[in-house]
Amino acid sequence: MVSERGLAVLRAIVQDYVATREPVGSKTIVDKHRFGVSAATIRNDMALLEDEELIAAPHTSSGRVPTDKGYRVFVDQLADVKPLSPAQRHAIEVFLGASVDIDDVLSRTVRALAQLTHQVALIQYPSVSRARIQHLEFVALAPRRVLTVLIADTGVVEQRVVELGADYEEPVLRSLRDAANEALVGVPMADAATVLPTIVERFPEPLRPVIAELVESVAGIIGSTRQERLIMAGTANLVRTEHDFTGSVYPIMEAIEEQVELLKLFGEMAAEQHGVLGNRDVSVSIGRENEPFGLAETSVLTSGYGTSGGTVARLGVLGPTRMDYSTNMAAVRAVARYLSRSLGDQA
Amino acid sequence: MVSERGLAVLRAIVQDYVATREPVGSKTIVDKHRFGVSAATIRNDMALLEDEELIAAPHTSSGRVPTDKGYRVFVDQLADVKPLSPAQRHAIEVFLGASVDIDDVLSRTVRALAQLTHQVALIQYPSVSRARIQHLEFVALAPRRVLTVLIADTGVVEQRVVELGADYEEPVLRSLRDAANEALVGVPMADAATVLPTIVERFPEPLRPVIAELVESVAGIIGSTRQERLIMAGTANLVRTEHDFTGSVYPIMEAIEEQVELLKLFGEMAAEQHGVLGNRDVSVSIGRENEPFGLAETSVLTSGYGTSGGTVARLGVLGPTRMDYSTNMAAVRAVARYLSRSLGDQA
DNA sequence: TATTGGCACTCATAGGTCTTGAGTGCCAGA
DNA sequence: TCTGGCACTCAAGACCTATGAGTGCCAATA
Repeated sequence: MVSERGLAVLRAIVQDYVATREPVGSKTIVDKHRFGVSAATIRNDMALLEDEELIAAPHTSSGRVPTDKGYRVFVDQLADVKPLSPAQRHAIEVFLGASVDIDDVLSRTVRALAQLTHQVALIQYPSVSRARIQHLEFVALAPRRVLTVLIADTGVVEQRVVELGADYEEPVLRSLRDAANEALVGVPMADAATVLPTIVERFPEPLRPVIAELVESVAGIIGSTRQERLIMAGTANLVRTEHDFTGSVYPIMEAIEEQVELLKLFGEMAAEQHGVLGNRDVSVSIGRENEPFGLAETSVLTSGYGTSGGTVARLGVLGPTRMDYSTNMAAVRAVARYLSRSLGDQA
Repeated sequence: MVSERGLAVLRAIVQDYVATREPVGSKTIVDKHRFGVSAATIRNDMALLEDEELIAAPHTSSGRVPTDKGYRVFVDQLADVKPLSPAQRHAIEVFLGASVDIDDVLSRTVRALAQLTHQVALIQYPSVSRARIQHLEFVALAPRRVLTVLIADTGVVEQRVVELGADYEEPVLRSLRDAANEALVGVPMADAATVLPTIVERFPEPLRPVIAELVESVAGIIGSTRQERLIMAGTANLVRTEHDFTGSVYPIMEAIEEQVELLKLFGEMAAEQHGVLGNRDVSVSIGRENEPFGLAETSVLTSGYGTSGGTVARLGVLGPTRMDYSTNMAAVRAVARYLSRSLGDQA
């Protein structure tokens, strides 16, 4: 069993190692942290920590380094989440500034988060499929070409150009818009599929093929998996912290660019935290825990954030396992709150 | 003066060095390329090339490496732009597939280009400010909140949410839409500023404050510098080619992420090529030429591409100076043509 | 005049050996 | 339970040497 002081030693090792990237020896600990005991005593504690696999020695006679398990214990039990400094809060406000639309808000936010943490920052785009419909618009572009625009109550705007099989008259578009809005405004995207067919039936037979094509485009927008995506910033930071990875960062960068695995991980983190504090707490996935996603040796910190539609998505940072968890968790939490607020979240 | 054979030697050095990353010696050249002369003769040629600063020796007794100037001569005079293989053409077609809107087309294209070249691929978003207005839409979101949507004839859709100072009635939005479209459809964005004020005047005095705010939002969208942006893919490739840079790739990645300098470079490359072949030729900026943009040691290959609106933007790749120019130039050219075609370019 | 074989010279790289010192594990004594 | 002492380990750095790819130059040759 690890004693109280043992845990304090673990905390010291994590902090020192994160700060210096040097394996931490017993003497260093005695010097820097005012334990009232000698180096030999610390060594005994370290031997216990090593038995518990919370720390490890890169080679026989060197200092110790936290293991993934050690970081886990640190994050769960020992990390004091420091509140942001006034300067940092100020920096967020400056970054966010006056934003014109949701894309603007998100891209400013993601850059702010990257700046604050010096890591890769990630924001999951608020999924259309979990929101409600706020408005539909059909815009005549050319004969047989119509632009379908769908606005979600999260503020997200999606559009798609439809090539029709037959010509249409402008008034038809207008009545379709009115009918569609009447039927669909306020309806959750998930339920739209059942409502959509009824719209076609409101129109006289000769118009139905064209109407059906347009309605189909709405379904296409809603069903499109493309909505599940991340915006990111600060990928250069991965290169900066290259030395913290045993191999090349190339596969990691590739995985991040691909997004697929990251989205899965985000999904898992959301599920695991389902209901807890309205998903607004910061959750952490460390090192080998991310191996299934091709992200071994990295840690991912995420928090849920809310939109005015009441939907929840996640944002977070990704970096080497050797990162400053205290500071980064605080940053993720703060940014999630700022973002929720500026999107009009009610939670 | 460099002889005919001298240039052939330069070509051989570039090709070998790009392929192997090893400085190229006279013996290697004699072995791999069937010059009908001895190594000593090649050495004489190499001495001349060195006098002209087309090649350099990393240290006294090692093979030679092309200088930036050497690459320049290679690109301008010696590179044979290989046509793409059928397999590569096929790969492009598969990648592009069926696309729903312009964002989709661009993101597929940029990924295809990154795949083909194994470099960082860049596409300049077709700037709204150089296009014509195709349609305007004002969508009632809530009391005092309106979404302004602007569709350019390039297919680009931009939107912005406006918070109004006063309430509005829905019919006003409709008549504004009609008036605005009547006045603005087909007008180049650049000329819109002169037309916009006349719209306000068409409305009776009491409505003008609200109308002015909405018209202002249109001006805001058109004037927004945010339109000037790049989408990119394959940034991981920079990490893969890390060894080709003397320092860290970190500052380069940062510069790329920042986009600002890259956009300037794109602008310069467009200007320099103005009018030539309708801007559709591939132009190359090598090594130190990119230093002002924080991109020393990289080369950037770009080509113009056209949209249905007749506007031209650029796309290209960025990679280490030591890259396969022949293949990459071919890829950039081919992809620019594919993209122009699928955007309905008339050129 | 252009080309060639020969030869001395250079120097980065890799391998080998040695030294240094931070850090450990263990033990006997307080 | 803690501490001082001590032998032991081993990565990292300093230093040396051998190797060999590649050069520059020159006199001979076509």
